[in-house]
Amino acid sequence: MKITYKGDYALKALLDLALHYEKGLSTINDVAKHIDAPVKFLEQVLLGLKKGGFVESKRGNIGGYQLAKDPSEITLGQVIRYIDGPIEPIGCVEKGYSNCSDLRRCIFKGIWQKVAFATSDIIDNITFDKLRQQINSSSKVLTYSI
Amino acid sequence: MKITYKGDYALKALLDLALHYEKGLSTINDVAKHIDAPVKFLEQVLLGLKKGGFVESKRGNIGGYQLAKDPSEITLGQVIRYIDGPIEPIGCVEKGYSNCSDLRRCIFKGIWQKVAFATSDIIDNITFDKLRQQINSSSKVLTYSI
DNA sequence: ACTATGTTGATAGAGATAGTAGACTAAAGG
DNA sequence: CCTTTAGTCTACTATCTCTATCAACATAGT
Repeated sequence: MKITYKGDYALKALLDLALHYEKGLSTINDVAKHIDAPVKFLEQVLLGLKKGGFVESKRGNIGGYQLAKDPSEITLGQVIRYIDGPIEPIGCVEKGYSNCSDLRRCIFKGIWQKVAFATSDIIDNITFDKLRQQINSSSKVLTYSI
Repeated sequence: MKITYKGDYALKALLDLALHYEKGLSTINDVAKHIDAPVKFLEQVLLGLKKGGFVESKRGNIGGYQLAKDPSEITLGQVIRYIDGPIEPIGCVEKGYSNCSDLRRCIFKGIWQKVAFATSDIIDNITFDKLRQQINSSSKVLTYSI
């Protein structure tokens, strides 16, 4: 798994929207400020997240973005896989990889699957609601940043 | 963590050398055949592995490569980190990453560290000797391929 | 010398990454 | 209507990484 800036921004943008979930729409500009991302780049990211069903938008004046589902229904794994692709460390675990002489017998394959499984076990069990709770329950002195 | 072809070839080449550990030197051409890698590319890979202290070489006629240490002393983690870099899924876990507004407080950092730790736990505990044993102890019908 | 082999440096094409730019569309308010 | 605000869409561009490939050279054995 490799998380790109795009994926990084996507996660941070979603967390920002999750923190404002009850307040309704947020503009790209506001999100960009909060997470310190280039506005025009974030546009594309949010467009992608919309296409993936993670957020919904409203155009025009008083427009903006908001989560399309409850924060408890979105996991990190879903987002990462959608934005940055499969979490496997190497393509041979999936289909269509031609570098293995024999996929069924490659001794490394099982190891990469194990790594992928361990990673999934972490990121598929963290929702944006959990992250929000973690932030809200932290002390006022040591606040979390996105 | 992302494993490139270079890393993939490196691991397979080392396993091939581990399987021939007692027999001494193997030529690049032989290794390339065994693991189905482009010879000229494998050259660079083996050169890198030599620089990293994983293999040693002998030039000239009857030359070749062999492991520089016992297979039990080389882990997958060592090789992957050396060839393909840090196993963290994103740079922010390491130093010098400037995308976080505040590294100490970023809520995602701990998650990536957890992923990195889980991955390390797997690849740092697999030596090439273990892989060799696994291959040798497998049945003749279902042999492993590199 | 000849041959087989490792060493080194350069180069190049393909693709991904991280943006940037500009024109367009939609909604709200006056 | 008209203006303002804000999302949508398409294209473009630099930079980097990956995956090789090539040529020239160095070394060791016969």
